[in-house]
Amino acid sequence: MRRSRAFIPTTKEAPSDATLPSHQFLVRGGFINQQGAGLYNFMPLGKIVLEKIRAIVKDELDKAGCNEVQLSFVTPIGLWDKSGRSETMGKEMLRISDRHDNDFVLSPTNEEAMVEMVKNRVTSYKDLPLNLYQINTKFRDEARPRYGLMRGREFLMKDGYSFHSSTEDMVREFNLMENTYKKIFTRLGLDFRVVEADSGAIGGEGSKEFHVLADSGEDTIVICDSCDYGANIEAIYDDEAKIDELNEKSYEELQELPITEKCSCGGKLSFKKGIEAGHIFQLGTKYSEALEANFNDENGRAKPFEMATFGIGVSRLVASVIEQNHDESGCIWTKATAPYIVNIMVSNIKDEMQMTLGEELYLKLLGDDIEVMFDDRKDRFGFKMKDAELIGFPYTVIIGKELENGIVQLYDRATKEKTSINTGDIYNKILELI
RNA sequence: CGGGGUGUAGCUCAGUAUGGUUAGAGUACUUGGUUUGGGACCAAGGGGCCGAAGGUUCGAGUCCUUUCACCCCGACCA
Repeated sequence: MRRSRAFIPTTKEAPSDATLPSHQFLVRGGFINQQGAGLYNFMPLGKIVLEKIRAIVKDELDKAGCNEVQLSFVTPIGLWDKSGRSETMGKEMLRISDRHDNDFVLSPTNEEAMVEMVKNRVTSYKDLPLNLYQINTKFRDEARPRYGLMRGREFLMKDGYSFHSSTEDMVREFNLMENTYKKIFTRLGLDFRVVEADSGAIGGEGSKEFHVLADSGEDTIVICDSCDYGANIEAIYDDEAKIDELNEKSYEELQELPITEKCSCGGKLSFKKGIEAGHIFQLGTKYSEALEANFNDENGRAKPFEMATFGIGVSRLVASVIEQNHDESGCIWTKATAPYIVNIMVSNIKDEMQMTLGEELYLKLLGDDIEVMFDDRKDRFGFKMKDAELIGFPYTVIIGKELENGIVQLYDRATKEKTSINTGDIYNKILELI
């Protein structure tokens, strides 16, 4: 993409109400803009990042044998009456009426709809197990949306549901999904922990959360420094007051707190802040029983499906990447999430030599299907560098005043280091890095 | 849902207490010129029914009423 043709409205100043780095930089970098309370538009850069994360989630799930579907976003209220959630979820469900005065709900989650889809279509134990998922818009009418993409009302979430003929098989799938989620978070380049969770309102027994470690995280977790044990404090302490007290502490304050207990492996435990970006639950038969969704077992007896449910906050992950990877200048995207992996910056577009090389390199990389941005704008060096740092391209090739000596520079966004490279070697160097 | 706050140029904000020329600044934008390695400089210019509706007044960004939106603290929340 030529920067001169791209719609990337960057700004010097952040919205006054943005407190989180991800919120500030995603708005300043022209990734998103606010439409209303908890509602965001994704502009071109934001859309690219969102789609990249979605693609990685889909790829790993498909490899693990999950089936992608798409459920209608607008759902009849009757669906929610059957499970009782039209009462229990209360005002979080946004209700609307059509021209016939029929009531509908904008889906906040989809246990009911997915069970209805499977019910009476899968009728034998021979057709189990089955894992269905979708990556689709959700709407939860939060009392107080905040923190940009981190806690919006409308958001993109992957929600998956599995169906089994036995608890053992459901637990097997639960473990498979835990490993699949680990692959996804690792591919995204995130530092994360799988922690034991409180099972909350959705119900069920086993429950694990995937936390992206970040100082600004809303959740407090305990992790071990020598094994991979981790737990949300909500799952450890029964005492509400204790949980509230810990949650109110900042990251720095938490680091000061000693934990006297040792991990069962003997390792040292400490408090961290995390962003909940994934959650997996063992549901059991809660929804299949409520909705009378049964299959026939080996003896021809009707039994409710054993179920598990799996969620990943895709749009929340966009913000999480930045919460974990940023500095005072802006975003630092990981290789897997960067909207463009390399940015070619011509320092002075009036210099013919510089433009010729820039153009040549740009077209060559484009021909190789490499995600490349070509900053061909008529702006000065400093302006374009600040812009590149704010957006957070992992690498920027600076074609500037050193060109007369046959040298260009490779700028690494994460380290902010510039390396001089002969013009003849830059192409191969880029291929090597990405 | 309880408490508090804010709506003025694309963006960040002054101005409102005490009503009174043509409503301001910075930034962004347009044009011309200079400049070209860290968000340049000079000059000229465009852009606002001051959130909306109603009211008081000779006169309202400013006062009154209603309403909408957004934000903050709390409660709630995969």
